[in-house]
Amino acid sequence: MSKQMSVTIKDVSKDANVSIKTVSRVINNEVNVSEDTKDRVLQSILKLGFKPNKNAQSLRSKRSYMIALLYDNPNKHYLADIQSGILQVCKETGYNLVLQECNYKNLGTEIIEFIRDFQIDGLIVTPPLSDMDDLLASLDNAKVHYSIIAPSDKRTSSSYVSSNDYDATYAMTNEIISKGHANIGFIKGHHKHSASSLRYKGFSDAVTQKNIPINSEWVKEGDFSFDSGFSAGLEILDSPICPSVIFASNDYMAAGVMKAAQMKGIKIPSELCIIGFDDSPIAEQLWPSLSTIRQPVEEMACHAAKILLGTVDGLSEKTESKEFKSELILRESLISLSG
Amino acid sequence: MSKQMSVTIKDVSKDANVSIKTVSRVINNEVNVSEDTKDRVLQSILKLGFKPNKNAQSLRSKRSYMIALLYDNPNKHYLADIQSGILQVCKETGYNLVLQECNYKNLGTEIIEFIRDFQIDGLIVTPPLSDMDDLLASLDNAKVHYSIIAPSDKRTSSSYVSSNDYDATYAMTNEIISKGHANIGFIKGHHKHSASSLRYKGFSDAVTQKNIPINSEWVKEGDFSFDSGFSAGLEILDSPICPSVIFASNDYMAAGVMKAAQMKGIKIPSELCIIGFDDSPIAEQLWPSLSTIRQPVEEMACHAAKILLGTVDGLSEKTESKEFKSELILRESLISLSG
DNA sequence: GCTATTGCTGATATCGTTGTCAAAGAACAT
DNA sequence: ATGTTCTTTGACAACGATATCAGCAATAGC
Repeated sequence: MSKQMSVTIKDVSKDANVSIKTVSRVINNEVNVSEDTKDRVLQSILKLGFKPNKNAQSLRSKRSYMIALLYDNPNKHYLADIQSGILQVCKETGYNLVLQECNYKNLGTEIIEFIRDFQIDGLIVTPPLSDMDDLLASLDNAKVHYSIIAPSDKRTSSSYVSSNDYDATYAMTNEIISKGHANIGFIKGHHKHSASSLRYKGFSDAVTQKNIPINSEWVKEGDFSFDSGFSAGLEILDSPICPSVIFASNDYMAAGVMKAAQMKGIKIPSELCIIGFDDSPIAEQLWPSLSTIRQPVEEMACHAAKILLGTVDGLSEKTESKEFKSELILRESLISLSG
Repeated sequence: MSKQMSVTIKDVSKDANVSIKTVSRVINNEVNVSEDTKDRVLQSILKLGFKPNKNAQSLRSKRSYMIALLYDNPNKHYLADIQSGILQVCKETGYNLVLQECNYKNLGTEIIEFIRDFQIDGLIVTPPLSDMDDLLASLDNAKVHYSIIAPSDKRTSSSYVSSNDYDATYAMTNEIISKGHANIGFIKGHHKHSASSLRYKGFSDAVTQKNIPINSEWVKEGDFSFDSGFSAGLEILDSPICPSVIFASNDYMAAGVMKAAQMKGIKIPSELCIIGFDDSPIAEQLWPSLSTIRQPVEEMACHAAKILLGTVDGLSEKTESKEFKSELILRESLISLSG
């Protein structure tokens, strides 16, 4: 109440009877400070409630203590999970998260400019940007720190977190087959997402290995949106022979298929089983509820943030790239083929 | 390529042959700069591609050029819309958005600390935080700038944006009645959201004015979640007599009701009509699709950001508090009562 | 004609940190 | 005893902007 001014490094230095530089050393955990003085300084810091001024630190040290999230993804649940994962780490480490939405226009130089203007310490790149090689190249070129979520090829240059999309669709496909289904449709995701091809490959490898032919009329490409799933679903269900299962590359498209089927009076799951991917909230909210695959998105984002801060801030311990495992979620929309 | 160093105010002052203070005056649009010198400085700024260093500005001027979004709302679509609305304004004005998730723990002093630590210039407060009087009081007390989205009472102290929840439910209820329905159930939202009581009041006033009695067995309280809608739906549909319409206070709860009905084999909309609120993506994705009410959330957030920046940054023109109008969206889930 | 007022400009201090460099003392080798 | 290295410390400049205040014309007031 009395003093509105915040306490500065100078106040601490007076209280602890050392120079401001020594206080700075303690704050930054530098070596070559004797235990004795260090304790004294820490006590003064605690006593006075000192907190370093971020702006002064940034100005002098050229670090902003801010990282940015780069995204271009219409899936809001996915983004929200990513955000909360990163925010957890930020909270622990005193960093701040800034949002940066991308579109086809501001991909190259604008991002670099943004980073320079705000002296952003690092980036977390999310799909589908994680696969844009020219973007990553220009980031490398500008020596920007970044970590990637779910890149297609696990590049050695920068760190990443990924999930086992291939294994997951492979396993789910086997699950479908084990329930007696042999007529299986598949809706791919947008080709600019590397996940799309991985997921399709998991599916196609699984059926091929069981000698189940792929009917090309039952394979469509969507763009991960509900609408694209809906139209793909209509097309497939217009085929002379319908599959008994449609496996969509995400839950929104699966929901689209479900709506298409329901509009045509096709009963789910008795006449058509539907599988999704992502375990979005909608998967549980539909009736019948969707069988799907859950990725630990929040955890992945958390890990990506740790990786990034490990490289940005030389002090924190380095965190390694990692592949996360997905989990099959079996719900009402998949049943054994009767008869 | 050659010079990695960024251009500073000093470089500009040399180029324009004026003092650094004059450059600063031009940057900050201060008065008492002759048109002549102003032009010269602006030209140099353009020519050199000068951009003020945010950290230096912040350090000296005690402003961070960052605003924070305060939220505690599980509805991710809502949040995402809010975010993109704010981000639009931020992009134009050079501000940055920082996320701050709240929970019951960090409501009081922690927020104030956060603002002080990072010298956040202002806050945008979203529901249900917008109705926590003690939070707002402590913000006032700490003289923090903020603008509120959808507060219950349109307080004069700080600026706000709101929507006409009451009018919207009132209008929708009349729409329902005009279709011949007289047995109408209602699912309220969480009581800590002021929108809940407004929406219920719009409904109850409308039916009362048409002399339609409210059956208390058909009125339940949920918490805006799918699950709460689902259980409320089950309860209502277990009544000896079922209503012909259930009006839920948001789309997630409406989706819950729909699932409950479908599980009981009740046909929608022929046996039961369902109405939601918010026009979430799910409203269109369900089958049958939900009749609902659309608020211009993104626009509202945009406006809230403008209000905030108008007060934070004395320069921008002041933007006034505003009430936004909602729109009825009529889809498959509401039909005229047959017979 | 002389003083006040106003408009425009610049020199320099300042914000709160970190970086540079040198100095003082301890430890060790010769 | 002397030189060399290593540890610990502090004085002071620097980061890149804004704030203060003073100076100098030009205009206004008497």
